[in-house]
Formats: sequence, structure tokens, C-alpha cells
Amino acid sequence: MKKTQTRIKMIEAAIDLFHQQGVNATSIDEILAQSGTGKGQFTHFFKNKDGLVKATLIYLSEIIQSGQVATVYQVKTWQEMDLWFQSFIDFQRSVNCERSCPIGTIGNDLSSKQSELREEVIRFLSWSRNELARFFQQEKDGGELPPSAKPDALADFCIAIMQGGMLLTKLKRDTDAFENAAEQARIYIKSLRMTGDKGRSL
Amino acid sequence: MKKTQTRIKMIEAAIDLFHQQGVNATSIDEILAQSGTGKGQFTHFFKNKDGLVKATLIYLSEIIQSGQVATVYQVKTWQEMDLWFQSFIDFQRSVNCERSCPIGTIGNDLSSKQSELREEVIRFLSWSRNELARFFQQEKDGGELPPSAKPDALADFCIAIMQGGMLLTKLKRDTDAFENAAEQARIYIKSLRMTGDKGRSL
Amino acid sequence: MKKTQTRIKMIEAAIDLFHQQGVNATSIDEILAQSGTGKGQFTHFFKNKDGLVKATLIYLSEIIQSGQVATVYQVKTWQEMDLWFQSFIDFQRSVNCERSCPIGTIGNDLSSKQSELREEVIRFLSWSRNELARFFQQEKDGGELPPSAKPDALADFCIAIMQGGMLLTKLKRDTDAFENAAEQARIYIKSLRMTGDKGRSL
Amino acid sequence: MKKTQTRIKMIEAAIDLFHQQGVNATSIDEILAQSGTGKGQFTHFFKNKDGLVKATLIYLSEIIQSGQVATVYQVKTWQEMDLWFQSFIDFQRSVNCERSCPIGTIGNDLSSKQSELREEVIRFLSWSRNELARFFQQEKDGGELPPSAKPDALADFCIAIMQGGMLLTKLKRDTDAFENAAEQARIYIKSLRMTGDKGRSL
DNA sequence: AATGAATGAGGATTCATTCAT
DNA sequence: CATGAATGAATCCTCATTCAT
Repeated sequence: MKKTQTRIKMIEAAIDLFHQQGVNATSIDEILAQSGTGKGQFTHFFKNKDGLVKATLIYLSEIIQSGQVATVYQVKTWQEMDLWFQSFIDFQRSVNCERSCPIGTIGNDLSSKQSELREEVIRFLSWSRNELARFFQQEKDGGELPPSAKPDALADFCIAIMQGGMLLTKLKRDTDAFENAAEQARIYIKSLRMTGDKGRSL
Repeated sequence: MKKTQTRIKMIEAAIDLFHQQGVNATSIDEILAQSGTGKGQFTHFFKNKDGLVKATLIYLSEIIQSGQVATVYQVKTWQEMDLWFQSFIDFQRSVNCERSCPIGTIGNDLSSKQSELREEVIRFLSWSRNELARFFQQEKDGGELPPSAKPDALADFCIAIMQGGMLLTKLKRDTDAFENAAEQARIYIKSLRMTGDKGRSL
Repeated sequence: MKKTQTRIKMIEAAIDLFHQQGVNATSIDEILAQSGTGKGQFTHFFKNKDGLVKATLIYLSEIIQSGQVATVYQVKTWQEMDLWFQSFIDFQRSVNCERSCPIGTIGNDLSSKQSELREEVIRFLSWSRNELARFFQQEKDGGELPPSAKPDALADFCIAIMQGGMLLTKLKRDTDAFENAAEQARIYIKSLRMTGDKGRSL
Repeated sequence: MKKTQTRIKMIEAAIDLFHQQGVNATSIDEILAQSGTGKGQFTHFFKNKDGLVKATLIYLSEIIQSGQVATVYQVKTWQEMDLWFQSFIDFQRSVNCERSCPIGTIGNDLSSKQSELREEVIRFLSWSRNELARFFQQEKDGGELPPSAKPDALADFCIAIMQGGMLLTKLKRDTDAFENAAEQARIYIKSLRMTGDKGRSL
């Protein structure tokens, strides 16, 4: 697979720069320079910038869904749930609070006309939502959460806090608000769980 | 005040376009065309694009802080608190879920170097956070919230959900996730309040 | 009108280059270099290449219709009719047989999508056709041409020979074919006229 | 002949696209896409774009000269002469008046430097001119045309009207002008013939 | 004969900014 | 306060050509 190396180098440079600056603020030349590749190859592999953005979104989804990133998207135990918000906060710290969710950042830069790209973003958001929802459903089924608990709504709640927290952190260059929000969320989820069984950890 | 008319027209066009497309995707010419003004006047009033962005942020803060917008930023009663999330959801519906928080949108487009502009964004975020925090403090002081309640954290929690919910809505073109998240947040806040007094509304 | 000087310089350079090479083979940079103008002004005045082509067609129509060119488009007497074909042949000789009709050349380079530009070309062709048709009608009315003569058809006949002759001349770098065709056309028209009055010149 | 299939597919795609859009407006990639072939094969067979254009001109000449096209280039009888203009008009109708003579179109896009390619175009034009000239000579020899008739000039006259008519039709998207011109040409030629013998058809 | 990766020049367009009037 | 011409860098994209396999 030697020949695809160039393609991957371009995608990885694009992810890095899009994540830092957004799509609109990143020029193709910048990506080519950072990846050490040429203009013709860019067209050859991606046709145009939107093509690269799409490839970037797909690639990002793949590496996140296969667990090759620091942030925890998949949750199976209460212990992992406990770490869920924290992994995003830790990520932010590791990048000096200068970034947000890569897919949210890219999505935020899409115009109304780029519906194909937005589909890709939505696909990812649905996946991450469903990962959490599945966990809440599992705990509901297992009696750890009360029958009144709504797994989907809880998942949306967590995702909203995560996205909002990431954005606030990036804007403020400070994780305080995110930490506060995450703490309240954890208290709430814990309170639901304690309804079922008051002795557990979260 | 004839002379400031041009300036205001420019700012209002800029707010509209920045809100829709972000700062980077909006050209000065587009703003001039939409406001029916000329290039020389732009330089005269704002010197350059950053100057316009700053003026835009200040103007936005002013109209929001003086209550000239549909969304409810200031909360004095539990009834208003109840409407807080809803007003943002209603706003999204009114714009076909195509926008997010104007200041968040602008802030998201700032580069690391535009620290003066980011200061402006942070100033606004702090204000909106403090508006909520003041309310929670007031209720804590009045015994409506328990001594363990953290007004600042609760405010950050609400702001994070609002920003995250707005972003998710814009990305998905659908308020479902935001509504779910807001509902969980209301349940949580209500649960805190019920700790103090179980009979109230929220 | 100092300020429009740049615009005119661009148009004149464009006419020259389009006429020589066609529209597709002429780059904007080439036009800017030849006219000694800048890229920004190009956008300012014409928005894009199609805008320049349109301005070029309009300008060409104007100078031709106001008689500021060597070729004779307007015919009022049989003497002028006699010179009609010759003026195009002479023009070709003056440019080493390297050009054709400027408007035909531009029109030939238009794609199916550029219907607005084609309208402009058609407008000119109709005008030039009508100039001839008016002459033939006048002669028919005056009894110089027989009642069976069709002024419109004769005009189309002349225009077709002119366009075809110009093209053949450019392709062959030689006016022989054009001269032959023009001679036959003159013989035909003369024969029509002789029907009415055998003593005149053409 | 499996191996030449690719070459022929490329040439035929090129003819089609060059005829539609001209040479300059057609990219090699477009030809490869339409013919379902690859870049390496292109170089292998034609070396570069000019090589393809040349092969295209030769191929076009061959299929026209061997009578594999709808348009009638070869004339042996007055009946065929009668159909000569009409076959070009019919062709235009069949392509919605969106094309012109393929070789004229290609020739028109050649630059001053592509003299080898222009030679190829001239070779074809001479052939088609000579086809007509031979017919007129034959009729002159046979007494159908008067001694004063000039076969070469008559041929150039017909070719000019055909090329001009095709161009006008493409520009106007309408065969009216071409039909008018062709009708006048037929009247003229008929008048010559009637000089010799007044009873024949054309 | 075939595939498609790689290169890099050039071309169209956008755009922030400066300047003359 | 107002208009809009002028500048030139930068951006996105196209494309002919070369090369490795």
C-alpha cells in the first residue's frame, strides 16, 4: 500500500489543521506543506477541498470508532462512564485548551450547501450518541437505572455538555466551566443511579 | 444621528452574516453589499475586518444585555429559569435550525492570535454565566436551593448545555437532541430545588 | 473619466488577444500583462472572465456600429456593396491571414452554458445581417433588384460567405478561397441586379 | 485487434468532445473519462495532446473520405450537388444546432505554432474543395457548365458558404441563415447551369 | 498494453487593505 | 462622511506531462 501513503499524509495533516483552525481558515497549500505533498496529488485523490473534508470526516470516524484516540467514546461500565467527561477534559488540557471536538469544529464550518458533508458529521454524532444510549439502556435493563430513565435523552444530555464544554474551554482557554458542567452532570446521573441502588460509585 | 446610520447598517449586516456563515466565510464585500454601503466607509469606521468583528461583538453584547433579543439571558424567577432553555430552542426553530449562538459562532472562528477579540467573547460568556449564577445564588440564599448547591457550577452547566445544544441543533438541523438535553437539565435542577421545597413548579 | 481608463485598457487588450487566440486560449494574466493593469481591478470591473467577454462583445459592437473599424459593415450604395467583401479580404491581408471575424471567433469559443454571451453575439450578427438586408430592400424598393429578390436571404448569403471566407483564410493562411468565394458572390448579385438594369457596375 | 480498441476509443471520445467544445476547452482527463481509458495509455499511444489532435484529424479525414458520415462531401451528380448543402443543414438539425464542422472547429482552436496540425486541417479542406471542384470540372467538360465557369472558385464558394453557414447555425442555434444562404447558392449555381441547358433540375 | 500515482506550472477567482478624490 | 478605484497576496482548482509498477 505504498501508493496510499500520500493520501493518508494529506488526511492526517488536514485533520490536524482543521482541528486547530477550522476548515475555512485552513488553506490547501498549508495542508500540502505540512504533509510534504503536491498539488496534483491533492486533486487526484480528493478532487477538491470538500472531497478532502469528506475523507477527513470518514477517517476521523474510523479512528475514533476503532478506539485509536485518547478520548473515550465507548462506554461499557460505570467506571468508563465516570471517565467519559474526564477524558475530554484531559484532552483539552493536553492541547492547551486550544481545540474542541474535531468533528464539531469541522461541522461548525460547513455552509448550508454542504449537505453531503453535514450528513457525514451527523452520522458520527449519531454513532457517539448511540454508544452512550446503549450503555444507559443496558443499565436500565439491568435495573441500575430506574424505568423512568430515558437512555436516548441521557445520551443527548451528555453529548450536549461535552460539545458545549469543549467549545467553552476553547473559547476561554480554560477547563473550569467544562469541569463544573461535567461535575453537575455526574451528580445528576449518579442521583438517577442511586435511585436504583444507593451504594455504587458514580 | 444620521452619520452613524452607515456604521450601524454595517454592523447589523455583519452580525447577520457572521451568525449565518461564520466570520471566515464572510467577506467584507458581502457585508457592504448587504448593507448597501461602500468600501471607504468601512475603513473609516472600523479600520479593518478585526475592527468590525470587535464592533460586532460589542454591539451584540449590548443588545443582548439590554434585552433586545428573543432569547432570555437574564433570569430572575424560577418561571424565567424554566423558559431559559426553551427560548434558545424556540430561537433555533425560528431560524430553521441553521444557526447557533452568534457569539459562540464568532468565537469559534477566532485564531489563536486574535486574543483581543477572544477577550470580548469571554467577557460576554462571563456575563451570561454570571446572570445565571446570580439567580442560583439568590435562590440558595433564599433557601430554595440547598447549601450544597454551587451557583457557579450550575450556571456553567446550563451554559454548556445551551452552547452544546445549539451546536448540535445546527449540525443536525433538528432540535431533538437539544430538547432532550434541556429536559434532563431541568429535571436535575428541579431535583435540587425539590430537596429544598418539593412543591414548586420547575 | 480618468477612472475608466483602466477598464478600457483591459477591454482593448482582451479584444486583441481574444481575436488572435480565442477566448479559451487567452488567460486573464495575459490580458493584465498586455494592458498593464492589476488583478484586483479586473474583478472590480468585470467580476469574472465571462464579465470581461461580455464587456468585450459590447465594446466591439459599439466600435463596429459606429464605424470605427476598417471593415465595412454598413452599406448604402452599390459601390459600398462592391467593397463589402473586399474590406474583409483586405483586413485579413493586413493581419497576415492570422485572424477571423472577432465576434465570430469569440462566439465560436462559447460553451452551451454561456447563453447570455451568445445572446450578445447573436445581437451583433443580427445587426450586421440587417445592415445588408436594409440595403437590398432599398434596392428592391427602388427597382434595382427584381421583386423575386429576397433581401434577408441575400444578407444571410453574404454574411455566411464572409464568415466562412474569414475562417478559411485563417485556417489556410491564404485569402485565395475567400477571394474566389467573394467573386462568385459578386457575380451572383450582379446577375440579379442586371435583371433589373443591365448597365450598372457591380 | 484488441489492442487498438483503446486507441480508437480515445480518438472517438476526443472527436466527440473536440467537436462539441473545441480542443482548448477539452481536457485529456475528460477524454479519458468518456472513453473509460487510463492516463498511461494516452501517453503510450499519442505522446501528448497535440499527438491526439493529429490522430483525431487523420481519423476524421479517413471516416469522412470513406463516406462513413451523414454529411455528403463527395459529389458525382447534380442530384448529389443538390443534397450537398442540405446534408450539412440536416446534420445541424440532428445535433440541435450545437455543433459546427468538426475539422473547422478543431482548426479554429489551433495556435500559430501548431503548424503541423494546421497542415492536417488544410489537407482536409483541400480534399473537400477538390471533391467539389472535380464535379464542377466534370460538368464543365461535359458542357453542363459554360466555359466561363471556374470549377475551383465555385468549389471555394460552396465551401465558404458551408463553413460560414455551419458557424452561423451554431452561434444562433438556428438553421435559418444557413438555409437562406444555401438557397441563394443553389439559385446561383442553377443559373450557371441553365446558361448551358435550361431544362435540368438544380 | 495497462494503471494510476506524482509533479508542478498556470489559470480563475476571492479578498483584505490602501489610496485618491 | 462618502465613493469606488487600485493593489497584490492568497486561495482553489485545472491540467498537461512524466514516471513507477
